[in-house]
Amino acid sequence: MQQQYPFRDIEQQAQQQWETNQTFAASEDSDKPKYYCLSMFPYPSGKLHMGHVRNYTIGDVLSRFHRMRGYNVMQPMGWDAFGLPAENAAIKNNVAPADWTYSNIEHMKTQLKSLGLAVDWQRELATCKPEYYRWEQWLFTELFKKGLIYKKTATVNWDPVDQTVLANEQVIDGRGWRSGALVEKRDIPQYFMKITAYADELLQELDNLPGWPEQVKTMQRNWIGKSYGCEVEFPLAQGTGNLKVYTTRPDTLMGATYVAVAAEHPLATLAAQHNPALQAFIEECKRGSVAEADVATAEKKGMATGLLVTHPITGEPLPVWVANYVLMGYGEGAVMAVPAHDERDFEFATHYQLPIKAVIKPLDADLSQPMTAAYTEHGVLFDSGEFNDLDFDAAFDAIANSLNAKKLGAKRTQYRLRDWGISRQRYWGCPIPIVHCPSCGEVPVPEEQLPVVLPEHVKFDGIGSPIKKDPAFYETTCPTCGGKATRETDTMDTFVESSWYFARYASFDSNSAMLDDRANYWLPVDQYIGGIEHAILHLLYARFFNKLMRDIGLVKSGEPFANLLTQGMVLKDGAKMSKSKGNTVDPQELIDNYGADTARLFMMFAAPPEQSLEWSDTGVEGAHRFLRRLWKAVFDHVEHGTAIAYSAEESSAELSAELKNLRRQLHQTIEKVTDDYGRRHTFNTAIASVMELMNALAKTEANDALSRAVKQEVLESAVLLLSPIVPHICQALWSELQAATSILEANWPVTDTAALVQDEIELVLQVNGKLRGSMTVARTLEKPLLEKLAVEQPCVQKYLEDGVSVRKIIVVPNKLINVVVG
RNA sequence: GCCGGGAUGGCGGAAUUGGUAGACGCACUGGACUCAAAAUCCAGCGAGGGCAACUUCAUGGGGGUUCGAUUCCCCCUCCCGGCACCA
Repeated sequence: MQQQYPFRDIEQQAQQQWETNQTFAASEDSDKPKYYCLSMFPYPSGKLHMGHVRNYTIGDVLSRFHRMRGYNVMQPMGWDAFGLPAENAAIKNNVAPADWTYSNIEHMKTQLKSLGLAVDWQRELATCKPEYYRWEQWLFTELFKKGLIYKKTATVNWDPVDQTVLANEQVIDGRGWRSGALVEKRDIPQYFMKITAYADELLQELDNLPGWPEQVKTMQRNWIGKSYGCEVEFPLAQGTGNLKVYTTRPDTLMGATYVAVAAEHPLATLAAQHNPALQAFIEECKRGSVAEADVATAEKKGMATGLLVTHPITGEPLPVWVANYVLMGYGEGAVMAVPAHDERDFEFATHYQLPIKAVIKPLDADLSQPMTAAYTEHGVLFDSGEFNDLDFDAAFDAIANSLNAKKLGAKRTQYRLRDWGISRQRYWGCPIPIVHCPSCGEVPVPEEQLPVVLPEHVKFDGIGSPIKKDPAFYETTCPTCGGKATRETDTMDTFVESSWYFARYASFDSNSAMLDDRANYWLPVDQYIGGIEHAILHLLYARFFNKLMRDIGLVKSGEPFANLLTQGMVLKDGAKMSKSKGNTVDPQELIDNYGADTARLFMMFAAPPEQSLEWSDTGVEGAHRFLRRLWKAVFDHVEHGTAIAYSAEESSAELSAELKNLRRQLHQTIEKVTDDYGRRHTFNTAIASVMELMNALAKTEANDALSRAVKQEVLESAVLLLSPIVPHICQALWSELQAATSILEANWPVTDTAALVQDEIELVLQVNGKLRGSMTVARTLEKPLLEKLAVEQPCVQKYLEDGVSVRKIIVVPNKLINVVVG
């Protein structure tokens, strides 16, 4: 008899079997309903961390559960393989980014396999491989031709020492993170994707995603930031032309006392030409920190330009100021300032002694001057001429109409969302498939010349990108005219690769098209699982790409992910596990010492998936202990030979009360666990209820034939219920319980509803809402009898002495009786 | 500042639709087994009072609704996440 739990052997054996038999290979040829379960693919950083283990275990549990529930499941895996860390590692270790990446993939793949994931490894992809990114390049050229990708000059952070562009997070206190050099701003031409063309749809369709966490949808709504307002033009007093501003408060227009423009605004530049003091101020603003948190708290500063504009309705002259609180990147880079009704304008006007003119008042009060703070609520207009007494909505319309008539403004919807700049002046990324021809301009690389392959065997010294210095890469001929031309040497943002990989898994081996019909079979993803840190960018870009692919005719669905589960962080000592904090625990050690099943069980038991999970060494021990007990329970049972599991239909024997109770608990557990996996995703409570069942089983000592049949039923069910979480041990135990069959073919246990029925039930007794006792009664007892019986109980009678009488009796069926006395 | 989410024993957490607060696990304590230890098994385990039956208090703090509130409403404190001079 084997009483030890040999986790190493059984895990290796099971994994071997799954691999040999291609157990989890997904096929489109099935009459079962499909279930596409996807966990966010990893960046091949080197080795697995606990966050990966948690993420992929959740996905695996849901995949295996649905497989047993009769779904045709696909769970793929791949590698988000382009990106900056490969370049950093290349410099540090003197290896090519490609070699570093591929060896990391090899190692991490072994680690993932040792977790026992039910993954279809045939579909594995790595985004840095030409057979993947050629389709990204193809899509780029299609979108370029449609005008959904365009070129525009934009500012980047330039490290003059490393001769490289830095991402915002690589700029620390205005200096390059590695060189320490003062970072410069450089304006260079870059490619942008017109995500703003889809802003409205991306916003609207959030309402059709009931399977997404409200938090994520709110974050995306705020990010898109739709606002309703008006554009207003202020004619320049000198010369010709208008200064255009955007406002969400056109009702306050009559209270505008100046206009303010951003330091980068053309009007500021113009005014500074003959004004050295203003020029100096503008330079100061531009130098100021770009970190948004600093901007928000910075003191409001400004300087008059000396220019005047005229108010579009009153014709009054208003001064134009340059102000550091106006952002060039939002709206028009200019605002009409209404100090009386905007906090920022109020602060600014007070500081520079600009006039404050109130025009909005609360319905029931007047605003007394001088004001001590801006009144920013909606209200009724006064001192506004023809618009007096109008409320917000009426004034909005009336003023917009008035501006319209003068051709000096109109209603406009504004988004915070900006077009997505995808150019990266980096080496380890997907080359942008454009050829620059002196005579034909920007020419997209034709399909037959794709992919534009990124050279992998490069010397990488960290001073600029190797392909920018490699004539063999950038020297080419124009696809249109055949003349000498140069390739674009920028690569794409790595968010581009992760924006469509979910679709490619369906058509993983197609070399004639980006996607084929299989994508429409599998999409949308039924369950997507990943970290909350991707709530905005990745998930928004993926939704955007799905719509692009739909509009190009590649997919039919409008949204990529029907259901989204955002898993919490893995913490140790209350802080997120991270290398920088030095509080990481290596999953490999955990797997080596306790096995994958213990790792998976601990992860699923310690907290529900959306909450953060506190690491605990003793918790791991506890998980392992439970598996040993489970192992022993099965072997103790089969030691006396296996039994045929009890079946109510086939057995006519009358069960003892004890066995009836055990069976009732079993079938309650099946109900609960099924709901916990399928609807609630609370794997911790599912595990807890199976533990309770096992505790109850251990207390059942009888070992006659009938008892053994019921025990067999309990053990078989428990093994099935746990198998999505701890698949290896369950597979081994199943073959002990049923040598002739495989758990891989077994169906999910079915509740015997008859077993749930209780002849006698325990009712809780309360007096005035306080627990005073309980009584056991026949389930079928009528309410009047129940009430009578309840009042007769000694624990209730006790409170009826001294002339206290029953006022009311509340009966909650099958639960409790509350006797209200007084 | 604004928008979310949260606060339950020594710890992680449970209580799903307003109905027995603390399931399950960890830690701890006592016992059994052992020469001993580990492992395992059994028992106990929110706080106060009581020999006990039992009883009072208790889900961040204060109020409210209700026969009954961890759950709903109002106010406050603290923690976490996101956004943030967005006109």
